[in-house]
Amino acid sequence: MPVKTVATRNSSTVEDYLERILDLINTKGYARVVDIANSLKISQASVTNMVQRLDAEGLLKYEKYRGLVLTTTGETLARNIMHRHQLLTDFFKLLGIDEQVIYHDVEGMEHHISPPTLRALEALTSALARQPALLAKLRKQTDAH
Amino acid sequence: MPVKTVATRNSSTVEDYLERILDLINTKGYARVVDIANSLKISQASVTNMVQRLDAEGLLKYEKYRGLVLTTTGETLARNIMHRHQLLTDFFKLLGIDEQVIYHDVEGMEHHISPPTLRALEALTSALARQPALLAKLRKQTDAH
DNA sequence: CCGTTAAATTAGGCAAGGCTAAGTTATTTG
DNA sequence: CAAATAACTTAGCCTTGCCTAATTTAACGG
Repeated sequence: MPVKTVATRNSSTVEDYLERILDLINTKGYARVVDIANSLKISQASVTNMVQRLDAEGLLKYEKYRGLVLTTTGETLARNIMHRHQLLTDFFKLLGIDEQVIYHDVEGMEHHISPPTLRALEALTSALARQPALLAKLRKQTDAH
Repeated sequence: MPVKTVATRNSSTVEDYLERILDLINTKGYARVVDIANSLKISQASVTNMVQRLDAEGLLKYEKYRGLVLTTTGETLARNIMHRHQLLTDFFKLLGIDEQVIYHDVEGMEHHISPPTLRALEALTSALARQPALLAKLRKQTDAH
């Protein structure tokens, strides 16, 4: 069983790293320091630092100059944040918001949404998907400047 | 006309301060350093620092040991963030989410929602308010754990 | 009007997370 | 396989925003 070595604070920053790492792994099969850096648009040095910290916190296993793999704990957290991201994205897409705007807003909001709120939005999204007439009216209203 | 002296970055922190300051002014007629500190649950020293910075950025006028007033720019920003806060709160209330949870989530999310998204949620909120049957179904679904 | 207390400010420090520059390790390629 | 390049790490620094402790100013009660 995984042992919680360090008090994990789950900062937004940590969530961002985990999310990108899991996404890279899903997409290309691995996540190198340079990939993470490019993806987050920060320096490689910053990534090295954080990756070492995430290792110390037990969220991933890291071997210097070699590579990393997420631990069970880390992967669970990563999946969790990706799920929040996806759900918010789906919801806003339904409302007809521009993709760029969605990406920006979701990137900020995803760290601040708790499970009950997430569940409510989940239910709302699937209910709305069954109400095309209502959605059409909404979009017309919103698009008008 | 107001002159933008300093590149205003509008960090979440700045928005939090402005929001609380405007709320205090609306509620008790003024916002002292000690009030702001209590309201944000941070030290008076931190507030003094930030208030001096907000003065330098032209968001409020501050006289040492005396008091402060929001500038037009500052008040506009404050009203803007309060509006986002209120709108998100109304929306989540409609979904039947617990007040405590709403407060927590909104406090985090309000800094990351752009005007188009805000408008869409505004439209959705008022449309949903006209759909009590749909809302009832949603709440039932969400409350079931 | 003076002493006490409350409010505000200053000084100095700390943690998170970013950066650049310089050095080290891995990998690629002629 | 050796040199060049790419990837990575380390060291040292910066900014934001918070803190405590000490000091200064304002306000209030006798």
